Amino acid sequence: MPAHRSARDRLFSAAAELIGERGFHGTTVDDIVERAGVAKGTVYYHFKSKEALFDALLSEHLAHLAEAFRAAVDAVGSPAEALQALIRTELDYIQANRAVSKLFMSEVWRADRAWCDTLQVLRERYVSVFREVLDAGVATGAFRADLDPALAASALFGTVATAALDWLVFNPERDIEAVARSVQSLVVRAVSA
Amino acid sequence: MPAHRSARDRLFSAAAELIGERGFHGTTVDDIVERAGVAKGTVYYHFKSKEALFDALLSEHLAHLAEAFRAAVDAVGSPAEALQALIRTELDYIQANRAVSKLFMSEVWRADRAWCDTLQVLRERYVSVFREVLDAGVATGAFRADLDPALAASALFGTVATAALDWLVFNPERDIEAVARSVQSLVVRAVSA
Amino acid sequence: MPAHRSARDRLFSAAAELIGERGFHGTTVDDIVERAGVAKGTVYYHFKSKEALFDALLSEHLAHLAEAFRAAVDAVGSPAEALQALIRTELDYIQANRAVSKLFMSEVWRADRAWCDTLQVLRERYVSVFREVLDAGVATGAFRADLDPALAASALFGTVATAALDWLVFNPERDIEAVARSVQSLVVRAVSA
Amino acid sequence: MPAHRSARDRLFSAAAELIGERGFHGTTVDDIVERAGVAKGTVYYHFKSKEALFDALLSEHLAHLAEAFRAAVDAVGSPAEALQALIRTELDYIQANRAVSKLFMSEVWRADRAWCDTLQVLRERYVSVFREVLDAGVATGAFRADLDPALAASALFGTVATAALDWLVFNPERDIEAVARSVQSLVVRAVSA
DNA sequence: GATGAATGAGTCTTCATTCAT
DNA sequence: GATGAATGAAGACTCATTCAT
Repeated sequence: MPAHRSARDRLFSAAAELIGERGFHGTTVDDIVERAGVAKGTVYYHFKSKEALFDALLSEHLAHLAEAFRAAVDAVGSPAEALQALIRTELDYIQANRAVSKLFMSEVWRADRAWCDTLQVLRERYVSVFREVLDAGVATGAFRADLDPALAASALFGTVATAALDWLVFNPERDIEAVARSVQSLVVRAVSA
Repeated sequence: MPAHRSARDRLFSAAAELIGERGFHGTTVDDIVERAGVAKGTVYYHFKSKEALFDALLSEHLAHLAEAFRAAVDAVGSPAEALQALIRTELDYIQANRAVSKLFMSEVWRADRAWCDTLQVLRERYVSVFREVLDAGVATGAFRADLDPALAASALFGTVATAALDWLVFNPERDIEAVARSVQSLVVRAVSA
Repeated sequence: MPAHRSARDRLFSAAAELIGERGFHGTTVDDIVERAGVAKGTVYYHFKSKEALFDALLSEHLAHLAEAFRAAVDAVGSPAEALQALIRTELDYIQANRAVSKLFMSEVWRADRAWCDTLQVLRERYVSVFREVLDAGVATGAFRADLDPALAASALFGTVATAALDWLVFNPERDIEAVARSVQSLVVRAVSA
Repeated sequence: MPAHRSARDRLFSAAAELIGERGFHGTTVDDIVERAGVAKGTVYYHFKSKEALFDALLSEHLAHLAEAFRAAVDAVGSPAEALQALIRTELDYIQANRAVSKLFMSEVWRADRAWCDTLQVLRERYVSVFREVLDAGVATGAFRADLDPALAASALFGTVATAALDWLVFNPERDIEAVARSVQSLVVRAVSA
């Protein structure tokens, strides 16, 4: 972590690293400032609280995924291709940001956190990208007419996330290409007409 | 909670309720003993630590799911039917035990917990039931030959869990039958030849 | 402070001593537990917060003064004698509890404290004893008819408190008898017919 | 607060307002600079410390009262008239500056503050004006010979201050004329021959 | 079997102060 | 004259755990 970056950025990076390693409660403000190489008060100069720091972290990081999703979908033609691109994007993102991804999966079902709203907004955004692709596929006849797009969108998001985390935690030696192919074939078949 | 139940049982129930509402760190020993109506020392008379209590809770609860899975698979004939029975069983279980289920999903990717091993054993057990069914289906030709059974087993476990939690947290009014049908059609198609 | 007294009592005494020496903000929880010879957590076992401890202290201590006032007034005959007894009681009390008395005078005009209500109830109780005596004296003709009893009650309470604190802080060598006589002659003349 | 006033003046006013509302410890440097509309460092450009700012505030404000007292006493003839003028002056001052007045009453008995000396000098100055008037009255025979002027001076200062604060905090709707008359009649009778 | 008062290490948070610009 | 990002010592409070009864 280059010393010339602003204290706020250093705090952000340090928190992002630690959060995935140890979770929210397992990460102390002391841990964060030590890794960031700043003083403790600096956290509270830039953020209202430890929770606000994690909230900001979540917002920023996950906004990237939403953008990446959008870009992946917009770049391709057919619904099936869009779905495959979405899966590949999700895998790439989770591989590159496994810490935040684990955090996301750990927290998304909880209703008692300060960042609850941030999380739900984000979740909604991802799932709705899946949803759009599924709706489009149903409309063109590429996907089956009796599909339940709302349920399928969230279920398939879960399919990809679970496969990705499983891969990274238990079989990190596997090639991303192979994983992507397997997941794509599962998901595309699940929805195809 | 009848007062005549043993202190140990009352503690167990109280912990099970609270854990889903607030998570492990969000639940204090004081919370548990208050809801259980016993004194604080009693926790340490029956369990080595707060973590040991949660570990015992997890083991006990999730052992039920493993049994139910086994029973569901053994009761039916074809692989496709076995897969559908498995999904229905998972949905039933999560509906009946959403607190522990949320906990499971929140903790399963973490490597820093005391109950890490308990959790991995459990996860392994579920996924391997899925895996057996998939292997059997591939052997009989019911499922496609190019299936990646290890990855598919965990991915599809995730599909079901995600759909279930999503349903219970965001659309609790939906009928379990409808949810089951949607999930089953997704999963069965994903693997069928 | 005998070691055999309960932790709660020891905390009470220690807080009472320190509060007068250093005030609320000047007294830390560490100071209190050190003087009481108990562990830090013990404060929070017995009291909800540092403020709650001070609040309890104030209530208890000052309830004594109210009782003493009542007793002094009930014991004597004429309004003038009752007034003199009241003054003597107040002086005795302030001499014996100068710490809490200073605290009372420092806090009574503030509206932003947790114990605000406790304080106002107490203040009301003292002043009303003065008020009763004044009303009685006006009724018997011992005190002048154009007296403004509400204002006089609080003003004269202030007269006594100021004289007492001044005595204890700046002229502690003076004899209480002499101080009492001077204050009594001032107050009795102020109200007499 | 006009924006064109110097930063130092704006700081002074802001501190004066806040001090009465929240007390010394309850007022943070951040509060002050926010209300004053200046940057945090500016406080330390103009004052050595937060305490020095409050000390300066106290000195300046209370110097006004001393002057006003002096003027009131010098303007009139008889000791009784001087005493009445003094009381009226004190009431006027407290009404116009209740924040600083509360602060004064809250802090005057404390021995642990940085501005302790400032405060004692000020207190001494007020009380000595009262004292001079009382001494003069005794000398002319207007006030009783057995008066204890030192004690009476401080006690009666307290009488007026208590009555004033009581009025402003609990009965602000009362007319200053009526309050002044009541207090004056109390004090003058207390000392008259 | 069960209790609950007491513990103390560990955490988050506040805030007066500094200093390079 | 004035700024504001950064500091770090100090403080209140939490909570899993212990132990004498």
